[in-house]
Amino acid sequence: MSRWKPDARRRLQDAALALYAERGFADTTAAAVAERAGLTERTFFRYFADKRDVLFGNEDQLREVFVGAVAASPAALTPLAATAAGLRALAVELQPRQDDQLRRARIIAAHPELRERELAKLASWSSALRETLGERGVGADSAALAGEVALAVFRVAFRRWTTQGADAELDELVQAALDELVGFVGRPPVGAPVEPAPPPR
Amino acid sequence: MSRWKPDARRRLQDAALALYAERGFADTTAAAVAERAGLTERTFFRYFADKRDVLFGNEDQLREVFVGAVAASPAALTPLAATAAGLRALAVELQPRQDDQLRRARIIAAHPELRERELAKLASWSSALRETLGERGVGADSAALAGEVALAVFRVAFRRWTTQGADAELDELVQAALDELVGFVGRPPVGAPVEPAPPPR
DNA sequence: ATGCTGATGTCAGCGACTGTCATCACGCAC
DNA sequence: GTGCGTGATGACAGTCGCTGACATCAGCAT
Repeated sequence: MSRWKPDARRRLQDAALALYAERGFADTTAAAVAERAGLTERTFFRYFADKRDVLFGNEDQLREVFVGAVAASPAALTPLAATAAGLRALAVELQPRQDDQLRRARIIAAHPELRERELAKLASWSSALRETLGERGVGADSAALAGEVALAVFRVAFRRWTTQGADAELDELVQAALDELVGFVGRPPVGAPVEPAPPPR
Repeated sequence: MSRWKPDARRRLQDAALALYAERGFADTTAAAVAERAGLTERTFFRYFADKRDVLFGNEDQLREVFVGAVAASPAALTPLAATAAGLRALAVELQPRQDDQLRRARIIAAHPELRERELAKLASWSSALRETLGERGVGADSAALAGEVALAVFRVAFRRWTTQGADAELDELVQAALDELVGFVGRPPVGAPVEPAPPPR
């Protein structure tokens, strides 16, 4: 029998998820989370850099899934196609944990500080993609743009996934958003008005 | 002669910019900023919600420039073209203040907490664009995508503007990023490998 | 046994932020 | 001009996020 109960980190994450959902993020003290996990506040901050971080524990792992899939995709793919492969891998990884993701998403959506942190997470993925594409030989400019656009697409798909009551797979939503992007951007020269004015709506 | 020196808000912003640049953000206390501005810490927090906010004071004004230009653009424009018009308006607004923007950008880039706040600012612009496009009759899906993509483009252009020693106008950089986006996205069907494999690099 | 290690607890302290009340020049009413 | 509200500010106390320093102590290696 070991001296401490195992899984301290996990216990803290569970406690935080529960308490943030019950009382809200701002009304939950770090000490309260630690207490529910059977630990002290000091230990909470040994595992997580701040109160928000406890909801973003798997960030690094997911980033690796993402850039790993990009790096592993055939070299013949265009930057956009390689990026798409990465996003699909991410979607496949996330799909089985939809319930957890939904709970997290609800809490995050309800609290500006957490939304901010979520944006930071995505930005770090964007940077990682930029680097990975760079190593593939994609020019710096394209890589930077790809990084930003990829996450723009992912944000849209993820929001639909967690928002709609419906049951589409994240996978499909990512592909749909990518297709929309192509349709959205691909046609007329930017800045030029469109003659027949494709009817808005 | 009035009881207090005027422009308290501006004085706080100037003091913060100076101190954050001198000592770094984390090593500057709110009390120190207030003191340099000839005020107390309590007054600092009456003007700004938090320590970071003091660097983001004109956020709302710029958002209005952006969405205002989108709303005012000809109804015949595609969503992307209307968005581009908004971004160019933003660029024109920012161009004359390049020096200030550069100082701000340097400080923000050096501090993760501030970068996070910057992302939140851009996200709020993105939401505003989504709403504005919605009012123009653009479908919800396209509007959401446009919001994200627009800011992806802007981020890229803005980063180049504040990073490079060179002297391109933000205006032009925005247009260049938009053109790149079209080139980047516009060609082959997403997900399909490219046969002749356009040589990377 | 002895000593090291690593996860945890304890304690003290700083700084961000807030609620509350006091102050007091200014302008307006009369 | 006297009195009165008003609004920007100061003063003060308190909570909470977060950190550094040191103590504790089961288990493991030697």
